[in-house]
Amino acid sequence: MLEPKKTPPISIGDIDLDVLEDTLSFYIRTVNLAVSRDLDERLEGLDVARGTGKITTLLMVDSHPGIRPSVIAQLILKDRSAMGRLVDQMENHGLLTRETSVDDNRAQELYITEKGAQLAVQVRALVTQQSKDFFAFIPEDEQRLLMDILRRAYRRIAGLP
Amino acid sequence: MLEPKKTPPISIGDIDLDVLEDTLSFYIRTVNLAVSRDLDERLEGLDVARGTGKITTLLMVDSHPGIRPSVIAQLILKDRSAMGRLVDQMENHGLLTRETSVDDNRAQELYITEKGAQLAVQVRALVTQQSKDFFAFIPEDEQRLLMDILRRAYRRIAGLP
DNA sequence: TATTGTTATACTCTATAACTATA
DNA sequence: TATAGTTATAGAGTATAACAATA
Repeated sequence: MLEPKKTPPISIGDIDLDVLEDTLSFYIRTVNLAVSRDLDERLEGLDVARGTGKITTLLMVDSHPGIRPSVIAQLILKDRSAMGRLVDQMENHGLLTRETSVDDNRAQELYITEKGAQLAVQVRALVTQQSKDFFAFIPEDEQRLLMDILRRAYRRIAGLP
Repeated sequence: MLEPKKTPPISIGDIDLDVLEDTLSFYIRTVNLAVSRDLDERLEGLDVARGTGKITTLLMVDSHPGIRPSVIAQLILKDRSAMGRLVDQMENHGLLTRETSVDDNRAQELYITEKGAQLAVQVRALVTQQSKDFFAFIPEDEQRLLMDILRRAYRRIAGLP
């Protein structure tokens, strides 16, 4: 050693990500972490912050009156138990109401409240802007590409036509 | 109504995703949910299952002996507090050891154990295969495209050169 | 005064299984 | 017997703030 060590043994510039460098799921997971955090910041205080599914549930109930919990569950990739707790929570917050279906007494139909409808308007704008801002550093054409691929992936995973 | 209603008010085929249809962050978040769940299944029982950061920590400590917690924290987008608990956990599982740096007594250096090194070999193979399998339905050229874009996004978010 | 790491806490999500009611 | 939804619970991750030691 001719010189005293002044820097950490490994600095951030020297890092090689090992196999993760070429692992798509690694990038999906880390980018998700960052974009979800950013989204939560923007939604702070708004009843739909945190976790996945609240936003989708709100918008789906707003734009598809009478939609069933099990249908939303499929869209947000959750089971009925998780969906139930989500609906409880949103009902408690006065965002939606549930009614038993007259066609099938096992099933429920969800309807938006006035408060929920107002929040939906707000959330629609917020969510759109957040995604736009967060990914602004990616050129538009690449964003479109990314979205096209991920949309197909999502639809396949969720079992949509 | 000429016919009795036999189907739910809104069935999955009739769903329109509202603004989420064109929201990149929505797709990142949902695809993340699915890919993370699938990964957890494959890692079941393995000390690195659940949450983000364990896999990266294991591989980084294995391939960069003496790496510091704060450097890994930056890579996995966590704060020092979360990182500390991660290192505690992995130390308790006998996967790595920590030593105080001789250069800076505030800092630590992490080293892999034999058990950790063996797990790293296993995890490298598993993680690579999982990502490959999960995204197999996306054509290779699109996968490459996707990865190139997300890699740049990640490096920018993590502050890598 | 800034940095590295620790501790404590409160909150939330996650997964699972067992349950009721209806079809 | 299968389906829609409920309930209970154990385990884990997340975010925050306050803290000690060192540079």
